This record gives sequence, C-alpha cells and structure tokens, in this order.
Amino acid sequence: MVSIKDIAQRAGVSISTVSYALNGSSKVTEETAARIIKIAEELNYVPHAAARSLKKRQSNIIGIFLTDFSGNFYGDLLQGVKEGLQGKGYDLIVCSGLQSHRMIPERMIDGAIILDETFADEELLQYANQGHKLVVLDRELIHPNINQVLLDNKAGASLAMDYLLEQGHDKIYVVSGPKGSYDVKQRMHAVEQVVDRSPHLEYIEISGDFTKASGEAAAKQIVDEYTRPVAVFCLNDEMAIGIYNYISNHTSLLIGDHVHLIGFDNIEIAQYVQPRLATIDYSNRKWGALASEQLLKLITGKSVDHERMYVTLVRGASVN
Amino acid sequence: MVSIKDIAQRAGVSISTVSYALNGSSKVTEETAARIIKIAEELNYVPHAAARSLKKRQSNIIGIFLTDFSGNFYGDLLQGVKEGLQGKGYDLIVCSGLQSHRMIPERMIDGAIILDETFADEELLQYANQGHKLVVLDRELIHPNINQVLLDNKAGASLAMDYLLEQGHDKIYVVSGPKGSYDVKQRMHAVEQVVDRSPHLEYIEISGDFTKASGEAAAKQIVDEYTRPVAVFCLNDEMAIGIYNYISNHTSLLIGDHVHLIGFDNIEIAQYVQPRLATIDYSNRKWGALASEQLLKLITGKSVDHERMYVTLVRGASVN
DNA sequence: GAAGTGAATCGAAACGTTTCTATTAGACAA
DNA sequence: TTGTCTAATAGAAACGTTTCGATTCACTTC
Repeated sequence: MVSIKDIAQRAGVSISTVSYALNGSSKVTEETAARIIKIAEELNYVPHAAARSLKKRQSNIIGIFLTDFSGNFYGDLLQGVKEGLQGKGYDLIVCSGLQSHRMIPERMIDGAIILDETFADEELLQYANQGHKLVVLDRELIHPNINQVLLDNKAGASLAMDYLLEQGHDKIYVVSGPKGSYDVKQRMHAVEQVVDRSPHLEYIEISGDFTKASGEAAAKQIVDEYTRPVAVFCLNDEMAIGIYNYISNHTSLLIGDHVHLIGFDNIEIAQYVQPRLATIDYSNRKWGALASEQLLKLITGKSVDHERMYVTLVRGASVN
Repeated sequence: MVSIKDIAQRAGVSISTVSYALNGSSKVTEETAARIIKIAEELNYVPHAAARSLKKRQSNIIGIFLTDFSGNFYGDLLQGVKEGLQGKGYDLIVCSGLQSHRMIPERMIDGAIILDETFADEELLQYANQGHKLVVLDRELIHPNINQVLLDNKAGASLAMDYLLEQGHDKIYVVSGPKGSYDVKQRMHAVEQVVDRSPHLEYIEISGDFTKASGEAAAKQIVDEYTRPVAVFCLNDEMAIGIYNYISNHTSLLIGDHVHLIGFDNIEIAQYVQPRLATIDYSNRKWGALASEQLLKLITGKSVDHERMYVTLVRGASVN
C-alpha cells in the first residue's frame, strides 16, 4: 500500500511537505502542491484512516445504534440522519448488537445516536463522562455531553385513547411493550391519565414486546374473552399487524367492526392492511435529521436545545 | 483517556508486558497478568481501535454497503449477515452513500459485502486488486479476492412469466428496473426467453426504477391503454405496490380481476395488500448469512465456491 | 554589506498499539 | 565457581499520519 512516504520519496520532498500539500495547507507553494497531488493521484494514494484518526484523535464518523435491523421501522430514520450529515464531513455507520457497543469507548466514532435498549443508562452516562458525544432517542438522560430528541409519547397515547373514546367505548385493551422502555412508560402513563379523567372507562393491560408475535398472542386473549365489540390500543403498529394476522386467520371477527384497533408509529404497512390501521404518526425522517443536527452541535461545541418530535393522529377504518 | 502506558506505570512494568498480559500471551506470569488485568479494569481501560488497527493492519470490522436505507428490503438481509458473523470476532457496520466508499480503500474494514449499484465494477476490481476482500450480491465479477452470492433471477422471472401464461394471457406488461442493474438484465433476459418460446405471446416493456413512484407511473400508462384484462410483471414488489396505489386511488379497476399482477422479492407488504400480491420469494436472511460466510472464507484464505440463492413462486390472488 | 524578515521546506516527535530483539536473573550442570 | 539455558520482563522499532519547531534561503532594509 502506498503511503505518504512513497509520495515524498518520488517527489523528492519530506513527508511533512506531502502532508501539508495533501491537506491543502497554504504553507506549501502552489506548484509543489500541484506536483505532489499529481504524484499522489498517479500512485493511487489513499490516506490510512486508522493512522490519521490515531493522530488527529477523531475519525469523522458518527454511528447510529439500533436494537436490531429487522422491523419496518428504521429506513426513513436512517435516511434522515444521513441527510442531516450530508456535506458536514461526517460519514454514517449503522451498528447493532451488544458487540458493537465497543465502537464508542474504542474511539472509532466521533459521536453516536442511540435508539437501542441494549444500552443501559449507566453505560451511556459513563461514555458521556469520558467525553463522548451522544444523542439519545429512546430515553431521558441529562448530561452536558448528551442531548435527546424524544417523541411526544404522551400526546400520542392521549390522541389514540381519545379517538377510541369518541366511539363510545368504556373498556379498552392496551397492548403494552418492553418493560424497561421509556416510550412504553410514557405511553402507559398517558393511558392512565386518560382513564383517570374518564369516569366510566376501564382499561386492561396485555403485555407485549413490540413484535408481531406478541400482537398475535394479545389477539388470542382478546378473542377468547370476546363478548361484544372491543377497543384495542397497541403501543406500536407492529403488534397491531400481529392482531390483524390473528384475527383474520383464526376468527371470523372483523377489524373496524368487532375489534376497534389503533396503533402507534404509522409504519408503511399500516396503510396497506384492510381496513387501514388507525395510528399515531410522526416523521421518522425528520426525527433522524433532528438527531444528527443535535449531535453535530454537540460535537462542534455549539449550544444545544432539547428538541421534541410532535405527533399526529391518523384516523383509519380500523376504528369505527 | 487511559492507555496501556498508564497501566504499565501503575503496575511498575513495561508497556510490552502490559500488552502481552492484556492479549493473553503465555509469555507473562499468571500472577503479573492477573495484576495487570485488574489494574486495567480499575482504570477502565479500553484499547484504542485506531492504534491497534494501525499496527495490526486489520480492524476486525466488516462492512455491508447498500444503495440506500429506505425501502422494505434490507432488514432480514442485515440480520442474516449479522448472524453469520456472530462469534467470529468481526463486527458489522452498515454503510450507504458515495461518501462511504472510502471505508474500503482507507482500510477501515477488513472486508465488504456489496449490494450497492453506486459502486462501479472497475472500482470494485481495483479494490480487489489492492487486496481487499469483497462479496458482491448484485453483479457478476470474477477475481480471486471477490466472491459472489447471486439470486437465481432467471428462474424467478421464468416462474413469474409462466404463472401469468397459465392464466391465458397473450400480452404481458413488464415493468423493468434500473438500466445498469445486473438483476434487471438477468430478469429481462429470462422474460425474453419465455417470450421467444411462446408463439402467441408479446410483451411490452415499461421502464421503471424499482421505486413505488415508478410503479405508479407504469400503472398510469397501463390504465390509459386499458381495453381488456391485462397481465403485469413488475421486476420488484416495491413497484407492484405502486401499481396497487395508483389503481385503487385513480380507477375502479380491480387487481386480480382486471389487472393480473406479479412482483419479485416477496417484501413484507406483499402479504398484506388486498388481494395478496403474487411474487417471487427467497430468504433474505439466508442470503445475508451466505454472504458473510463467504466473506469470512475469503478473509481467512479458505477456498470459496460460488453460492447461488434459489427462488420460489408465491401464488396470490393478484393473479387470477 | 550586515542584520532582519518571511516563505518554503524539513526533521522529529507524537498518537497508542504490537512484536521483535535484548536484557536480566535464577536454576541447573559441569 | 563458572558458564549455559530458560523464563520473565524490558526496550525499541514500527505502523502512517499530523504538526510543532528548526532550518534554509532569497529578499528587504538600513
């Protein structure tokens, strides 16, 4: 592999001159610079990322961490992050899995966006204490090196509950999500608030884990207990899809008729199932863009403000 | 940041001893090793990835390159790759965009899986010539440092065409994909073969680019020309979904009735649209696993064989 | 014409590792 | 006692950069 040293030799200059020339420093004459750059191109020179980041103490890479790659969730978010980083001199890498946590302390990346339950709060705080810059999307964490862009979960859950209430229900099944999840806590909290202020309303919590399979399990329970039309609020769309699957494969009940169903996230499938799934919408793309924007501010030492992602109700024939 | 040097100082040994101890070399006494490791833990030591990979000339990271993050395509593939790498000492990063190509020549990764049209063949061959190990999923490329795991596109396209033929069609619209794409060429080639051997069959090519939008545009053309029930083969499901969108929003025609439609890829949405989209199926997860397996073989110098991904027909009410 | 100035270039140290070679100190044999 | 061997440890070079400080040399300036 050709290094700066080879170029120096061929050009008859010192390696420092080559480095300056290649980095566009004004310390070197235009003509020598041009000559050096030409030689570099001829030799097909490419800088060695590890060497450079060892010396410069930065890699110009930022990482986004996801719990897993499957699911219909991430495409637009990643696209948003990528766009937010466009032209800022940073490259994006996507990581998943416990193994990959090491990228942060091993200083392979200059900053991280976290949407990954497999990180513990303490772990993240430790990284932040070591000077790493983080943006968290799935928890609340106060630290000078951490910023957060959170969904307005409470507003979303309230919207969903109110929509079901409009239909005159007095009993609502709520299919929850992973226990530790911040989003779940927030959403459940809002559910309870709605119930508290509605005299004749009760809710039944069915525990889920945000997967389709757990949606199917929930559906089974709901169907087994079925006596009259019911309302169901799934804390995410993925589980709602599971409910569609179960209901249509194992029963003759109809969604939107016997089972009034609303989800959360507005994943793409939501608009293709019959009847259309009512849900809570927000722009994943914007979320990603906001996150990367905040992270760049953190890295460059600019002041940051805690942004919030607003949500809206998407009505659908799965309710009413 | 604490380095090996700090540990050495604190333990009263040389840095080489620390390095040996931390790497589990048998050159150092068990007790000193234990002592050093304890200190390292106390100090919260983490190796500096860049320094290590500069010296060792490898990063223990492999990268997968995708054209873009959006689309309903990649989840399972990535999951498969990740699983294939499990416990092999390599971490996975996902990259997208022209910018990120640099990861390869800058030696940030030890190998790459390519499913990304933004790489030119020559570019990849150049990398291979420089000793980089690659597995390509979207083209045919012969080189000792390149392996390929390709879809059986021809079989898939033939299956799709034959399925439509079974319904008695004598005219088939084929919505194609990006011009340069290997998969598209293969599929179109198979289409032509089927047409050649079927006396009374003609096909009309509509150019597409694998996006939903281009599916909608194709649908418009098909609808404008509509006189009697037609058959449509979309070279991927994404465009087929575009056709669903257009037909249901702008016409009173019915898919499966007036328009017999089949796609390719069996994306998740295909099973939720009404009527179910007929398509060509293969396991993305397996594809990814195979790819990573081949890449590891390439990296460790084992002999490789060119694997192939087989496909099957998924019947659906969108045809017939 | 000597001293000073500034631009261009060079040399060397440093970043944090790994690993080759050298040193040290016991253990053992003669 | 002396020498040899071995196990443990230390020292130093190297990986490919960047960057600080030093050097050179052609010009001014007085």
